[in-house]
Amino acid sequence: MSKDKPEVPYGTLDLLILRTLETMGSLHGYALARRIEQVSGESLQLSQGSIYPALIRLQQEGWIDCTWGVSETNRKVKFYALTESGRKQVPVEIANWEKATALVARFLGATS
Amino acid sequence: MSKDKPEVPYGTLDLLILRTLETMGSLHGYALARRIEQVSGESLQLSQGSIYPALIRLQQEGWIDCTWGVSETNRKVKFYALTESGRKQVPVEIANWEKATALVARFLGATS
DNA sequence: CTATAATCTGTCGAGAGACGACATGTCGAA
DNA sequence: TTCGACATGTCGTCTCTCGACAGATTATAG
Repeated sequence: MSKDKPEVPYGTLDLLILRTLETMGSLHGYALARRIEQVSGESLQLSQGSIYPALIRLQQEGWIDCTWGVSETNRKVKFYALTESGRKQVPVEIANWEKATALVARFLGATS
Repeated sequence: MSKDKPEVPYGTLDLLILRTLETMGSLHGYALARRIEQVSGESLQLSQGSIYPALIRLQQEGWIDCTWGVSETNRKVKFYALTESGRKQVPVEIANWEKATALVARFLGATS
């Protein structure tokens, strides 16, 4: 009655955010969401209810920080960017994800 | 203080079980868990707290059913096997998973 | 001037999947 | 008779994601 599959594969949102910030340098939450949707060709949809908690999470991990600024549309926004620690973490997170998916892929292929 | 990352990538357990039953034909829960661990080279560990709820879930979906039997070690066990519906579902689930991971992979590769 | 839409940041409760710990029991071997 | 492996299952907790809502601000259309 009330739960679809996640629009974003479970557990990958942090990775998507980190990778986007690595590429774009600095973005505010709303633009980050739009950017992820755009780059994925609208295949990955994400709600505010996901993006802001994720940003808080990443900030608590110390991988991103934010500063107040003004958006291109003249609104007061929080610009998020990778910290030193976060920049180091990106390849680690990518490696973890690839390792996990490769494991499953190998499993599915095995015994075939 | 009390939660590690899942040993099995989130959302893949159903798939691992279905695929294993497809290959093995029929197994009881305990053997299924051991089999998954073994085929993955002990990389995928899974506890009873995961396997049995998953089996109930799959049964409710109508993809597997079970019959009582006696194990090779002479215990009363429930042998699980794919239903017709479940047999059809395996390639669907695999396709869904591959689609999702390909999407993320493409995203990570984009803008590089 | 005022209404409305778009932008932007958050919070809340609910649902799903996985986990460790525990409860319960059986069987074979020491 | 005790112990360890086998086997099924439940419970409470955690994390991640979601939709819905709340609350602002700004530009634009009427």
